[in-house]
Amino acid sequence: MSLAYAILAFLAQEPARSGYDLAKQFAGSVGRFWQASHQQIYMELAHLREQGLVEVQVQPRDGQLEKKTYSLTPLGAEKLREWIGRPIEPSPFKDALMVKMYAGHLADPGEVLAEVRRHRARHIEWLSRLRERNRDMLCNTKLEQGQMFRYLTLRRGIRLEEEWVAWCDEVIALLQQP
Amino acid sequence: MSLAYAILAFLAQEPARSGYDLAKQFAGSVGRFWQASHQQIYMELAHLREQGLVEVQVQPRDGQLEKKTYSLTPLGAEKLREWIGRPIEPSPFKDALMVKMYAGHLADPGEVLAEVRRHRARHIEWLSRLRERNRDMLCNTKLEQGQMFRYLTLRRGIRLEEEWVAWCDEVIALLQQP
DNA sequence: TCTGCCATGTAAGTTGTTACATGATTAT
DNA sequence: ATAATCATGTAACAACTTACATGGCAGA
Repeated sequence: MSLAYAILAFLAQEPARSGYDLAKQFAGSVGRFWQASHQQIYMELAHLREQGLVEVQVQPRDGQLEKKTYSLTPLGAEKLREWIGRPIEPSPFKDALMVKMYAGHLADPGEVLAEVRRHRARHIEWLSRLRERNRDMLCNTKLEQGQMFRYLTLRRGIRLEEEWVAWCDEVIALLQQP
Repeated sequence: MSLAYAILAFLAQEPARSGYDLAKQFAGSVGRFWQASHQQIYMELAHLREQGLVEVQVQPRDGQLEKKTYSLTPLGAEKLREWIGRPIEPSPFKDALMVKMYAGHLADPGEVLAEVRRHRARHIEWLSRLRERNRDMLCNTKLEQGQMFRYLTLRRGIRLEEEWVAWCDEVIALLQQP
């Protein structure tokens, strides 16, 4: 259900995007908040089209497969606006590392510590990339209209990664002393 | 796949639990890190039993439906230990509020602000409950063996909710000034 | 008597993952 | 040559949700 709205949200921000473009966005920075494989995206685009929420422009390219770019229809924009206004509960999430932690005493302490260190490194990596984007966004222009909202999602990404690193540090500190 | 391990992790901590007990745990505090409906749990327990990872003790109760309690088998414990030691990537997650934020400029500003305030209230609520459990855990006993690891998952829950509240505050501050 | 909790499941439908399938263009 | 990127899909399978189904016991 929500994948549909995620696609509509992307198309609202930047129209005339192909399934391939969307798949890249879902795999990139935005992918920290919503993921979808290209297979899912192509299916969903076909479905959205049937419902009249997006329209497609087929661009033939000589020799190659034709490229299809999608844009919001007025109906699609309306449905999206309606969804944004509708209250929802905070999204549940699943974290396998926490399940592992819950039964961490069963495993080798060194292995658990190593796994937490690995995760910490990964989050540090993501954090530095997000901070870069944060700098870019603040330097280039004054935040207007739509940019402001995308800036706020970026802020959340940064906070989340900072939180992860802080937790990993706490775990490492506690597990290292016997 | 991971639901299986989540169930094994619960049974490792406290054996002889019924599907109903597990469903309650998944719906309760632990549910912030992993969710499963009772339907899913009953199915998965049957599957785990076929594989010989859990064993069941059927307790007849006069008049009522019999109660089935499940415990880990040695094979189940081994599989769980092996899974915990196997490195994984940080779990992806999906956050519908972030998708809404991304296209927030399309909606009524008042509605967006109200939604963020609602979410903030929810997270404050969860946070206070988690902090209570934190106090209980620290006061009652010195943390030993398995408790330590469950304490660390609780710490993560608290940090996450704090992060949520801080982000909501930032959003509210930024959206209130024109 | 009615609500809520205890207790267990089946079945249909939706969503998401993995595997399979193809083929041109561009950079190393 | 070989790999990576562009570009689009189908099909089988696994995971998850929603609806349906049943029935006792305890307390208001």
